[in-house]
Amino acid sequence: MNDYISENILNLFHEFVNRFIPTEENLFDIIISNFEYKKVARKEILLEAGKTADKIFFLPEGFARFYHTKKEGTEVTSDFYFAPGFITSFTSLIEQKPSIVNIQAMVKMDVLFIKYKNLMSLYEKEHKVERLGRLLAEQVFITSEKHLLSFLNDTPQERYSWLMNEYPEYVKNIPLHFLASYLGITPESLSRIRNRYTK
Amino acid sequence: MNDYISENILNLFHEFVNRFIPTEENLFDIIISNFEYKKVARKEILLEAGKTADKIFFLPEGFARFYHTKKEGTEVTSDFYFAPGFITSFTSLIEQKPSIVNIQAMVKMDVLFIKYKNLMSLYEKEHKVERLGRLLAEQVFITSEKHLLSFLNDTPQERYSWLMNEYPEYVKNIPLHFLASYLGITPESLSRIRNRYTK
DNA sequence: TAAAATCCTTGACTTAAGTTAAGAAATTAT
DNA sequence: ATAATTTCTTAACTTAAGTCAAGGATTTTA
Repeated sequence: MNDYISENILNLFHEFVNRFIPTEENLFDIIISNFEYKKVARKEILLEAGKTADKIFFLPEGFARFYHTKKEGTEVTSDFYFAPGFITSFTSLIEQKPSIVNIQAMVKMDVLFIKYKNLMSLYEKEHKVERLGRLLAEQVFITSEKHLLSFLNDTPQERYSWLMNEYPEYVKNIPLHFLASYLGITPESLSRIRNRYTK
Repeated sequence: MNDYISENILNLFHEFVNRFIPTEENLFDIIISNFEYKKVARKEILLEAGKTADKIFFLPEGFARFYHTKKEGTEVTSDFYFAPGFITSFTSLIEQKPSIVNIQAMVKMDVLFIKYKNLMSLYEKEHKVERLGRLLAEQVFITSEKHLLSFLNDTPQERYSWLMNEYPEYVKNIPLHFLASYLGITPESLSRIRNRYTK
């Protein structure tokens, strides 16, 4: 399956993993041999709400959106993730319960992925991979906590400027109504806030 | 230092750790030998904002509050934690940067703690402890995400009923103005919501 | 057990966000 | 290139939370 992974993607993957754990060639080969490759279209769903996450994706490039639908039918964007990095619904994967969120590719991209079972046996066999898992879990926690604190500390206006400072790529690349729900407000409110802002 | 740890506390600790990793006596002895013991008064600060977290506490019993102060001076409670479990500012500990939050004991209690350095070398030496670290990081993420989603999905009223369902102990044991800021609203609003609710 | 501190409620008023609706602008797909 | 879709803005009105202020209830502490 590796035959189809381009040199470029391989490098991005290796580099990313190396940020967290120094990998001798040997270990890296073991890791990569557990990953598969997939081409993904813009707007394609990587994980569908209701299904239990059974893989972790590595995005070498591009970005993805996490969203779910409320009872009333409104769609809520809970997160964005810009490459490079690993994504899945960690809650669904860890608890092995149906996912609340959908994960959607925002652009056409190539992804690698590892199946849950294989990840678990890698964790079992390779202490270093377990460490990678710990470090990644710590990172997603920190990101989630930042998002949470923006609700506890700031008004919607302030959250919008926080977002512009903390994640300028979001504001540049992402439709306003997705950002609005990420900030917990309506698109109309965000539009007004942005207006107040520029005057 | 272990001489002073009561049998009861030791059992609670062992039981908790066992939930995550099966520990043969041997490994448990290694783990416990890295922990120290401390008596804590009600309202005592376990970690002070501005200082970098250098330990993880284990609470065998009791509960703690996480809070910080905004520029304007208002105090925000971002989290509560009920024993048994491990607490610290994970963000501060992981990044080794000054903590934003204070951690305060809500009742008189006994705690165990391990120093950051010792934890790191345990991670290094013991694959199983690294796993424990991964599993705990995953848990704190899941908790944080739930809290976050309550802001994205629900109105303050709904967050209050969510809180009553999800964490009834909070509502029973915690002053209303702490709960209010945990929900991202003023005490006055929470008081009114609660009133609407019972009529 | 009395004084002090903390905690909770209520009222009057202000403000900002939600709702509904319509249309303009921009992007995407054929 | 044009139609279709998606995205964004604006306006009028409603609603719920914030603010300020005061007083009562409860808990803590000396």
